[in-house]
Amino acid sequence: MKLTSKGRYAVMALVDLARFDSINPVSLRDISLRQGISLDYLEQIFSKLKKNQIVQSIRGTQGGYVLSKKPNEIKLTNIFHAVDEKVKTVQCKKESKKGCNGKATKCSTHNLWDELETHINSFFEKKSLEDLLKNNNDQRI
Amino acid sequence: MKLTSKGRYAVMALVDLARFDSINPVSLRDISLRQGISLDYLEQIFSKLKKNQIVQSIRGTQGGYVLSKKPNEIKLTNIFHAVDEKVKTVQCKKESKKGCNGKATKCSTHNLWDELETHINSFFEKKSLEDLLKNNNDQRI
DNA sequence: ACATACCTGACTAAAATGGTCAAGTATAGA
DNA sequence: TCTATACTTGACCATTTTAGTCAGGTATGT
Ligand code: FES
Ligand code: FES
Repeated sequence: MKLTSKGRYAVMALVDLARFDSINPVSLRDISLRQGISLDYLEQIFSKLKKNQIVQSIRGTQGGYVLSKKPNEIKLTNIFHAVDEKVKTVQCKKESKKGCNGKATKCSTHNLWDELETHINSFFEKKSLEDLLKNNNDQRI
Repeated sequence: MKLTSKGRYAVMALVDLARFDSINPVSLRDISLRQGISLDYLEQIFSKLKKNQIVQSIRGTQGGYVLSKKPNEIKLTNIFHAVDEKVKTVQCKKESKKGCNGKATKCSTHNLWDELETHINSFFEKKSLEDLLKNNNDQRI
């Protein structure tokens, strides 16, 4: 099980944004340089963040992005959902009655994976951007 | 983040094994049929489980595999470790002082992912094969 | 007008995944 | 002893996912 770069980058970029957007909108170019993330890739990510009302864009010179909400209102769940970084532990379709093997009942491990998914998601629901800012106050770049 | 089939299959197969091995060694062919997992793939998985002393093999006709330990002594951690289903959340090398971006310090999200990894692993350390058997006593196939 | 920076969609190299295939070896039972 | 069963090993491969790149746009402050 591993976390993909898309999810990691989204959070990294938003932490960066949260730290600097109180002064001016933050351009992706700046984030790209500070965080070492490809500019083109960031654009894809921010397009999704914008669609999900996590950031707002300001076009033109001196433009950039700003958070749409306060850092304590942005949970990791929201971010991950926005960029399609989903936690998937079961093989089967959850809604279906069928098991992952195509049989009529759920397999012997289905409940376990379902518990695991809940366990992981609870972590993402607890953590907000604000929590991350606290941890990094002293680590200004 | 998703769980791979290798990890899922390993657990499914071991639950099957735990349920039936008290009578006779269980052949991979049987597990393959009951669980709907490719026989060739199961062989790869069991080779690793054997190397890690989770199962024992008995060759020849009527042969098969048997658990090496009691179900309550086999944690998910052990199984996952055996088949290289590892939880990886950070991008960087943990031992290194360097960050994922190649910079001198760890990135602003490093601690978060590290916490997440601990959170997930704690789930695997808690759960044993025995826990799974309990849940499925009534679901004999 | 022009530089900046957002916006969009198509494309792609590389890695991981989830297997298959081939050729064995060991052993129980007829 | 022969043979069927079932473990053992290693190479190979198609597909999917990932992590981007590339090539064009469009909007706007100065
Ligand atoms: S994972 Fe849902 S039935 Fe197997
Ligand atoms: S994940 Fe470890 S430094 Fe970024």
